[in-house]
Amino acid sequence: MPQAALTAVPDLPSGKREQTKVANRQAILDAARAVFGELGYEAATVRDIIRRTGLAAGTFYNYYRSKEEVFAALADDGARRFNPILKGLRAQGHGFESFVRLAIGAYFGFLADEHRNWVARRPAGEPHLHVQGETPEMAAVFAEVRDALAEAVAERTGPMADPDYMAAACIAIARDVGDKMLERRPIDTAGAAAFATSMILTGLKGLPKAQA
Amino acid sequence: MPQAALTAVPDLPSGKREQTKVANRQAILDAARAVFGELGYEAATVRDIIRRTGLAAGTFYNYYRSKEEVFAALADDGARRFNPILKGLRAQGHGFESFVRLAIGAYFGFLADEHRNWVARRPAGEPHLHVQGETPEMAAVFAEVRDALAEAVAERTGPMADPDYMAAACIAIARDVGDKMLERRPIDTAGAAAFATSMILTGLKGLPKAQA
Amino acid sequence: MPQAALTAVPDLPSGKREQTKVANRQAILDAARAVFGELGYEAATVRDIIRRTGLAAGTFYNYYRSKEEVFAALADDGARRFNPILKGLRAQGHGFESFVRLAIGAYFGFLADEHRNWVARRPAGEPHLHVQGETPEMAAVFAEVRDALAEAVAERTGPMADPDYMAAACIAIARDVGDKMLERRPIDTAGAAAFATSMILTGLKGLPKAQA
Amino acid sequence: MPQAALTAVPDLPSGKREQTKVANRQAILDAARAVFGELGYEAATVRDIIRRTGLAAGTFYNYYRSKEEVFAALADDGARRFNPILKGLRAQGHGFESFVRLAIGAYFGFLADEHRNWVARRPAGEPHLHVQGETPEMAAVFAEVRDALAEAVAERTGPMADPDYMAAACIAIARDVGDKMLERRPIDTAGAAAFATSMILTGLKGLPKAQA
DNA sequence: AATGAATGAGAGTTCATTCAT
DNA sequence: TATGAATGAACTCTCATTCAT
Repeated sequence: MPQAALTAVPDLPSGKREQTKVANRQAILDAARAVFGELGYEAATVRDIIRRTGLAAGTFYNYYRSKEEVFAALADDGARRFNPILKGLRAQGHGFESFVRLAIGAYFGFLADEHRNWVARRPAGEPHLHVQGETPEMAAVFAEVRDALAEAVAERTGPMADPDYMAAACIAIARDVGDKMLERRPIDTAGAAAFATSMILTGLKGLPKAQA
Repeated sequence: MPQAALTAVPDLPSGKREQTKVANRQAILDAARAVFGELGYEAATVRDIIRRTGLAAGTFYNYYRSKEEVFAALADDGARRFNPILKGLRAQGHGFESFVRLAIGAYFGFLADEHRNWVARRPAGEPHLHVQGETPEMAAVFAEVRDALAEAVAERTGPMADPDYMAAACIAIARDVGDKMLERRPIDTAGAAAFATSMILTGLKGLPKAQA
Repeated sequence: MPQAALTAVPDLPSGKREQTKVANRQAILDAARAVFGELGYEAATVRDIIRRTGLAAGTFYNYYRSKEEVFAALADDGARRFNPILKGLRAQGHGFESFVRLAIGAYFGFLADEHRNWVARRPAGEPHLHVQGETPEMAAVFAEVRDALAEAVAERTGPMADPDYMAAACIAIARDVGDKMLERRPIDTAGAAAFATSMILTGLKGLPKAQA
Repeated sequence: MPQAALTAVPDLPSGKREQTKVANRQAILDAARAVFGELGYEAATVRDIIRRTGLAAGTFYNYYRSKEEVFAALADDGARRFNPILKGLRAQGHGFESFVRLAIGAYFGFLADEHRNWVARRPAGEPHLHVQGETPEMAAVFAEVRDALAEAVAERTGPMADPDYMAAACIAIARDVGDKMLERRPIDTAGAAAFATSMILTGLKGLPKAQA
């Protein structure tokens, strides 16, 4: 899968001042990604983030109003980069199975890639908190998956159980198997993807057709 | 299922002082459960917890050394109450399917029960972090499920794919479908359990037989 | 010098209850001596002291009203054990020089002795606070020395300068040379005593005769 | 002696911010001097210090990392202002006696001057702990005195006893006689200096010549 | 827009002391 | 009298945020 497509490429405004603004905004986002990855959301401080950018403390607040907002922006950023892929896959219209297979592959690739920048050094001894996507755009990923499932239902290419539950289950499998995958060396995206895809597709097929 | 069996019943020492100690320890645990539920682990403070008990600030530290420790105790508490149930179900030996069905039922019942104390008022606008059980006893739940799956594999009553992935997937489904279940009114444990059970059992059956 | 004479031997009351009381009081005092020696007055806590006695926290307050009071009692104890020696030396009436010589010898011996129990492990990195005798009984030691000097003045066996200054200077020399002595290995009480005695006696002799 | 020379005059940076920084740093130092003087090192809290400056609590930590550090800075400050004087006196090369005489005079003047800011109101009933200069720069004062004595020994203008003991004794006399001096009204620096100088010079002369 | 020192609320924690047992 | 858990004031220190420059 083309990794380039996963990279956010904001439109570059022409004015020099604007370039700096965009660059700073991106620098803060990148620093936040790294810092959240290293320290976790809780332990991370705005100072940690801003220190990494070389900017001054106050400058942070020219771009984001709070730690919370930069976190949301980060989640947005991830989702914004991943959602088009999902949409593209659906648009290809090769059917539901193909969609799941490709989506899982894309996600696990995305995960393994992010992982190299992110989950480096996690302070042991603290309860590990899994950042779950209850941010606006993460919810959008969820919605996208749910819509794909609903559509499949409508087209009779898929089962007819509760789409919310189905989406939740699919995402859950992808996420947690993905996590397990990242714990192993070497990271075997193909094997994990095969497992998750099979589990999802077969699991969905077996669902009762009437749940509404 | 008898909900009473899920309730921790510590032996009550006879002395009045000892009674108070046990009561206080439990009160802190209960308050912590409520506060973590309302604010999330990270936003919760030791003061929030102790304030809810009516005890003095310093008293917290007579029982737990830190927020982290009370969190671990809480996870232990939950897992300690749930793990015997899992073990009991396995011991009944009615086969893997039966085990999964009953376990899911037990878990969702447990969840709906806990929920009444827990997930009340969540301040919107903060990123919600899902507290994932990487605490010792939560890991024990995971291990128990994995062992059940491994055993099933050995007995050829189950599939032969990677037990870690299988356990992860089963737990993921149970957890996230459980979460969705809690978001709806009325809370329909039976429906959610049916969905999750089917998804898990069918999903597992479809897994490739060669992974060992 | 007879070390036994330096040991406080409180009169033992006959009743058993009283014996326990006296024993506890002494135990607390001993523990306090050790703890102040190890941690310094500031860092030492009442809990540190009471823990070392095996008694309960509340029991401390049956004997002393505060950390401060036990400190004062400790200083009293030291001074009470040392003061009779000073008095005895004066009473022997062998003259001022002899008094100084013997007193310094007694003090340095006392110091070297105490040192073995006391000044063990001092947490480096903290400013070292020299506990100076502004406690009632430490002031009594000062007074005793000053009186000895004043008497010597009256008897024309000594100089006639300001007795307060003279006492301050004598005590200062004894204390600080004593401290330096304790920093060396092996601890050479004889050498240090010879130095301090000479410095004091010669120094006093050179003082102007008229200061009042 | 020109008291002005004892006053620290840091270079004033031109920017307004820098001026404020320097002023704040000095204000904290001054407040710390006063608070340590009033309450003693151990009883003093960072809050006491910062409250006196009118600055916010957190601001303290922009300048010093702890109470300990501000204490060290204070000791440094005092020693840094006094050490050049000692060095200057030695450089004048008027011999050992002259050095002692002038040094004592300088010290007692310094003391009386500092005293006006320092030792105001001491809450009675607490054990008074004399802050002894085991900070780096206070050790430098000690070293300076010891070197002066050692040099005097080398030049045969002084006695040949143990220089460490000699330095300890000289400093002890100066310090404690100085303390006594401050307790009297009016403060008689000349009288105290005469006493201490005599005591030191005569005392040293009488020391045994063979100790090296 | 960028800076970075100042702010001050509030976190975790300690500990001398009290008091019911 | 001994106990030891409860108390709560006070402490050190952090850090998101503000604001004068």
